[in-house]
Amino acid sequence: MDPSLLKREDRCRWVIPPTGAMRVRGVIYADRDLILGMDDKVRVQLSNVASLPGIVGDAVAMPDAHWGYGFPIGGVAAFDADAGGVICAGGVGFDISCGVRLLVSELSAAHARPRRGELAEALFRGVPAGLGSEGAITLDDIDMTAMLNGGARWAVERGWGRPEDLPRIEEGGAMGGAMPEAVSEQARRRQRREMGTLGSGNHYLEVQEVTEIFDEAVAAGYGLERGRVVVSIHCGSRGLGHQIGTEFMREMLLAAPGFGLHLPDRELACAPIRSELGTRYLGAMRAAVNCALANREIVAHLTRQVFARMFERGRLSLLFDVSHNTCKVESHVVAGERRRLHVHRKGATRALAGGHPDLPEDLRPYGQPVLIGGSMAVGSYVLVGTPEAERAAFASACHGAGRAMSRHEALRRFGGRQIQDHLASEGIVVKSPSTRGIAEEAPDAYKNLDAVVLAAEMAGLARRVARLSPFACVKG
DNA sequence: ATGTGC
Repeated sequence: MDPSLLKREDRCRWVIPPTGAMRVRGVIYADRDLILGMDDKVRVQLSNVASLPGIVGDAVAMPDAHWGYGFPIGGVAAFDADAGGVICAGGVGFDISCGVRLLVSELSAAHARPRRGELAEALFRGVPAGLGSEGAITLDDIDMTAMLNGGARWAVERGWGRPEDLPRIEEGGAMGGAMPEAVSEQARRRQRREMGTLGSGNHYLEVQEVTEIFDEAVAAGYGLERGRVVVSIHCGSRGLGHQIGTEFMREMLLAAPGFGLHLPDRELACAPIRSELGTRYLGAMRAAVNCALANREIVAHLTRQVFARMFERGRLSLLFDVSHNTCKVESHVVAGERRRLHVHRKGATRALAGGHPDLPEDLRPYGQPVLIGGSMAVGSYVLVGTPEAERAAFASACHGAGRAMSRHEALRRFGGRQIQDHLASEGIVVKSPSTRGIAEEAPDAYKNLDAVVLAAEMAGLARRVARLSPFACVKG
């Protein structure tokens, strides 16, 4: 992206002033190098988002932003239903409530790392991964509906999780307002055998070591210390979320003329929040959120079974579970006025500051853990939300490294086997059903995670707490 | 992301 097309307001704040149909500003949080490496489509897509009806505040892009379906991935936009605001299926994305959870063990990496081959093998056998993978659970219609309403709570009730996990999950494990009746037969059918599966693409399960601490007090509050083994799980709502996204994007596109909506891009198909279609999408989307929350709870359960078998002190406690693709009704102050807004986060993480009433009591003094996934070579970060993030981005931060090149380009440039061998020589065992998938997810196909996280910190969106380095990875 | 593809 050409920085001269933007107005630089601060070291990490670049503004697209409103022109043409734009109702609000676009703001990109990034340093100069990230702007230079960012696709110009992010600027165009953010301007399009800024022209949607009822948008409030700024249309925001995160330092890891790249172009996506309609909305940029790494985009945040808030809409006021009372001001004609819309809900946009492309603003949530296909993988509804894709997200990350972090489990903390009592093990030292010195103890577990030498067994990484065995560990990766056991996790690969224990957690189904890959395109079309199926789990051991089959849901009938009644159980499907209970899952779509109950999310991780349902999984816990069925014995595939722990009650103490629930407060550590956004929404307490289950998002209210789900409408299972708004989920099509087709979406249900696709999900019947997919609970407790990782999926493919950038989804993964990683065993990592806490290698760096940036904030001792917050890290201690989170139970993170150097040398400790942790597990990151990144997955979403599988076939069900994808099917819902596909169906509603089409329906919203067909319905747009009837709503009098002039779409800047057909991929931004949307519906007024206060319409039958908008209500139905939100209900189906919330059901898909619950599907993702249940899925991550079950994948964690399968992971716990492996750890319990392999280690005497294999207990895993949930630090937090965040969603990266969602739309939630939240209360935010805009221009001095508190308003209830529908906040779209697509490839972005909620990042609440310390003291926020929505945080569980034991995390409230510190702030929300913001879980940032990277590539299979560099691992992840744990950040904490800040008060500035509320003012800058509706309490949001970045979600990962962000792709630097397309999957197609990555396939052309890298070989999955070579990447696996190289990582093995660096002490990272990667298991995957798809060698091609490993090539598509090549570490060099991603932006520099350190640079992205540093830019987020400089922009005031979140503060670094700890860095996590992988040694065993199951890749979808 | 996805029973990769209307």
